[in-house]
Amino acid sequence: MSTPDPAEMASLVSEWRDLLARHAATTCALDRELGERHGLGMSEFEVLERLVESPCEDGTSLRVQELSGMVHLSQSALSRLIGRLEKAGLVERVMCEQDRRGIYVSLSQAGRERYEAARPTHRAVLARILTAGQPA
Amino acid sequence: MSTPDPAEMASLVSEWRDLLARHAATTCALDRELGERHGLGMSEFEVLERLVESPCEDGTSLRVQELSGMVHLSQSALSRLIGRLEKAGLVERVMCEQDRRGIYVSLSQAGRERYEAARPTHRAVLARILTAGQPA
DNA sequence: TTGCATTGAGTGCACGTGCATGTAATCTCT
DNA sequence: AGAGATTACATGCACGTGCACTCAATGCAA
Repeated sequence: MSTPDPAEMASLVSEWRDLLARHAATTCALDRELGERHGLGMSEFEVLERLVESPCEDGTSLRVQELSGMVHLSQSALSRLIGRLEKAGLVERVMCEQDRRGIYVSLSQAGRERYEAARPTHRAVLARILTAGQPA
Repeated sequence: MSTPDPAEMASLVSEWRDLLARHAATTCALDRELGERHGLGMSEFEVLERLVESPCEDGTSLRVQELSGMVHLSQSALSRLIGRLEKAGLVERVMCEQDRRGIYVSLSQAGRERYEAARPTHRAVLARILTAGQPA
């Protein structure tokens, strides 16, 4: 049932190590370049991107809870991340009228511009790191 | 030269998001299960494993610098991780005679046993998470 | 309506991390 | 041999994270 086959297990382990290596390399490059060139962390960019991609193009706002399901962060980490974005003027927190416990995170104009500016850097890093070493 | 093809870029982005998701899921499960069942973090286990796999089977010791190239941690983080392992009695720091700046990290018997105990948990998580959703 | 469980989001705290720096040992060049 | 550069590892510090908890708002049952 479970996979006691040593060969399978070995390939699984090497797959995992490869995943770790790719993740570390990309995360490191992304954090560095986004950070020093646009003042954004990797997760900050991720959240801005999700907001831009938000279906309601007019408001570009999402519930904190929805964001929480998209980025791989605890709810508390996300709350503080939104706090940082808000302090930087990139998003706004607006109360949700239907459910006054909820908070809409709304992308500001500055937030959109910051995202557009950072996007090429983000894509360039992905292209540079992720395609490295898999020519086939 | 750089890849301005939108379709390629989109697939790269979705590859990256998939990588992020796999990493988060596996890391989270690994940290949780190794932590509560064996008192080890993911990186602690990683270091123990590298020591066990060390070529010199008699001593099973590696230079800090060698370890640094294997695990995806800053040198300072690794230094403190070794400190934690040492405090737990799983490894010992022994001075390197040839180069007295260097430190050998030597696996103790307790460290080996802890690794052997944790290994099945580690492998089980890998098998459970990494194979999820790619049946083909 | 009242009472209680549940949900959404923010917060105190401890901890692991990276960066910059410190210290000691080694190397190099004269 | 002596001076400065470099290397190996440790440490001070700030910061982002997760966990446990808190508070407010909502849903639900009696």
